[in-house]
Amino acid sequence: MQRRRKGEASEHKGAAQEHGADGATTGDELAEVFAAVAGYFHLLSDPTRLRILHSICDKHRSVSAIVAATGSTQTNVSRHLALLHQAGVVSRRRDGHAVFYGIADPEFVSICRGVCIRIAGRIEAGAPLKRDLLEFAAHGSSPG
Amino acid sequence: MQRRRKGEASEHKGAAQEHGADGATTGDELAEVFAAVAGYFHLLSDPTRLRILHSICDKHRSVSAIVAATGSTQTNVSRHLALLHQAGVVSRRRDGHAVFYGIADPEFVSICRGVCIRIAGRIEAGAPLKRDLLEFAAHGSSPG
DNA sequence: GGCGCACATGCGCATATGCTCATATCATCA
DNA sequence: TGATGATATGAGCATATGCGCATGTGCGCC
Repeated sequence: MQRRRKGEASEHKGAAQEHGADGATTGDELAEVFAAVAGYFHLLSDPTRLRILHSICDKHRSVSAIVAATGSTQTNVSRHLALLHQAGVVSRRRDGHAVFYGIADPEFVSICRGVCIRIAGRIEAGAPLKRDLLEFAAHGSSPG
Repeated sequence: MQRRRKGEASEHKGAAQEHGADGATTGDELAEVFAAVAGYFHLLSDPTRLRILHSICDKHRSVSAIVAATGSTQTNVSRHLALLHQAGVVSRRRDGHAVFYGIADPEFVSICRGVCIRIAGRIEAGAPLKRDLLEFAAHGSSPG
């Protein structure tokens, strides 16, 4: 993660955590806000990351459990989890061999919930689909 | 827009408009939903687009007005507006020389509102910043 | 200490994406 | 019809990003 995720993680940390730049009171603050908001949404703009969040939104899971639940590779899952953790969205706790991740920022789940409900409302194609969406939307968050 | 925005616009259209795939009742529907949700968030994951939406969230504006309000280039603004329009987020109306854009999908504004409020709550650095955010969040939408 | 399991990370690849320059297109007017 | 104003689009560039292969790292057990 030394090469190219570092700068990105830094931005995303700003998106989802308290911003520490308390010397900036110029007109560029709005730019800063848009960057922060954009970074926030960016974390949610990837299907794999949404899957991952979906798999841990109601309970903490180990990486291998998330891998099984998402159908993605261990490598890819680990990457995304690192990004989400850097951004403060997920919590991380090692337990022996296993590392467990859970939701740290419940705002993420609630935002996803809102969007999924809306998209479900628009997708009339399949009742099973809507059911899955509502299930997704109905899950509570588990603070880490 | 023939070369490379077409495929992307297609996905984003799916994100923000009614999905017409009514033959798909397989287990891949969840993948479809995540893709749609991700596309939805993706539209909001760019600062320039957020600026643009900010500039039209309380009234329709011409492209040049948006260009002036956002400080971005006409080219870039036009591009982003095309994307947002393709996705059904903004409305478009030509009036003589000028083309006016406004919010077509108020869900976008309300989602932005929620996120900005949350981010504002976390940014303790500057009172002017928070004020701008609340102003942004407080704007009503103007359906196109 | 070696081994195995679970997870993280270096590196590379293919594609996506934001942006700009130049120019095309649309609408209006004399 | 040509000129002008406003906007859209072709093409190219630099950078970002998702992913996988290979391997490094952490932990527990014998």
